[in-house]
Amino acid sequence: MAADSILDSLKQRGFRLTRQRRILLDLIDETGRHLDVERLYELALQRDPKLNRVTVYRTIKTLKDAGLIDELDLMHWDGDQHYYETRTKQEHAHVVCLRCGKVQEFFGAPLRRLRRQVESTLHFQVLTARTELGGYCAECQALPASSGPET
Amino acid sequence: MAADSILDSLKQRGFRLTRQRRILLDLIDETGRHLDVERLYELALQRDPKLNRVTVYRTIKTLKDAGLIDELDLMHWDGDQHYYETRTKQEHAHVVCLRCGKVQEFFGAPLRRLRRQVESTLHFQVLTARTELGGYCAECQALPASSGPET
DNA sequence: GTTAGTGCAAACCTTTTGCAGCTCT
DNA sequence: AGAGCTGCAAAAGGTTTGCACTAAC
Repeated sequence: MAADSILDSLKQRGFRLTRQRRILLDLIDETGRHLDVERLYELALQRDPKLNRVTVYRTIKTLKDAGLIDELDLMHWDGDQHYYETRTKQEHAHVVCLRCGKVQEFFGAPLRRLRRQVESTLHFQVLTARTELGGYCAECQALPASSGPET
Repeated sequence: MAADSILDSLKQRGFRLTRQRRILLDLIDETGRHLDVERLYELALQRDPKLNRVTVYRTIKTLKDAGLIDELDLMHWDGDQHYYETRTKQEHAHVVCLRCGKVQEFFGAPLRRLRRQVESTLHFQVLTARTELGGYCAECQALPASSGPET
C-alpha cells in the first residue's frame, strides 16, 4: 500500500488509524490525479458506501494541518473547490490548461532559487509554497475556437 | 484618480462606468493592500451606503474576466476568501506570514525564468501565474510562541 | 474502559441567480 | 429610448458544527 509513510506519521502523532482514514489516504496517494473533495468522496463511497462526506472534510483537514498533504487551487479552472496531493514529491509548479483542464507538473531550478531568494532577502522562513500557471496547453492552442477535449 | 487606465479599458470594451464601479475600482486600486470581498464591501459602504454586496461580486467578476485584476488566495491564511489586486505591476510572488498575516511582494528573475521555461519546454501559453509562499516573517520568527501581531 | 472519530442533521457562510426598477449612454 | 446595471430576496454551493453512537487503542 502506497500511503504507508503517511499512516505511520499519523500513528506516531497519536491519531487513530480508522478504516475511513485508510481508505481516503489510499485514494489520495494512489491516484496520480489531483482530487477535490467531491471526487474523493465519490471514490471513497465505492469502498465504503456508508462513509460520510463530513468525514472526508475532517480527514483532509487533519492531513493538511499535519502537513502531510498540500492543498491546490489549480487556478480555480473549474470552480472554487480545492485539490489535494500528498507531500512526498519534490517542490513543483502546477500548469493548468484553462480550456481542457489538464494539469502538468513542472520541476526545475527556478522554484528552488525563488525559495532560497525569498528566505535570504526577506529573512522569511518558508513552510509551504504554491506556484500555479494557467493558460493553454499545446493541444488546446492548436484547436479551432472553443471545443476543448474537457479532460 | 488612480484607476483611470482601468476605467478606460472598461469603457472601450463597452462596459458602463457606473457610480458603483468607480467606487469599487478606486478602492481596489487606491489601497495598496489586498482586499477581499467583505473588506471591499465595507469600504464601499462608507462611500455609498446603498451599494449592495452582490454588486461587489459582480464587479469583481467583470474585472477578473476582463483580465484587469488578479485573484489571490494568499495561502488561505485567514479563511478561504479571495483577495484582489490590479494587474498593472510586474509579475511577482506573494509571501504571506501565516502568523501575523503580513503580505510581502517579491520580484525577481526566478519567476520570469520559470514562466519562460514552462512556455518553452511544455509549449504552453501562459496567461496567468500565481506564486504564493507561506511561512513566518522575520518579526514573527523572533516571537515567543503564539502571540502574533495579527496584522 | 476511555476517548477519539464517525454519521447524521442542521447550521453557516460565501457566492450566484431571477426579476423589477433604475441609470448610463 | 434602450440596454446594461443595480438592489433585493431567495437559492445554491461548499464547508463546519452539535450530538449521540461506534470503534480504535
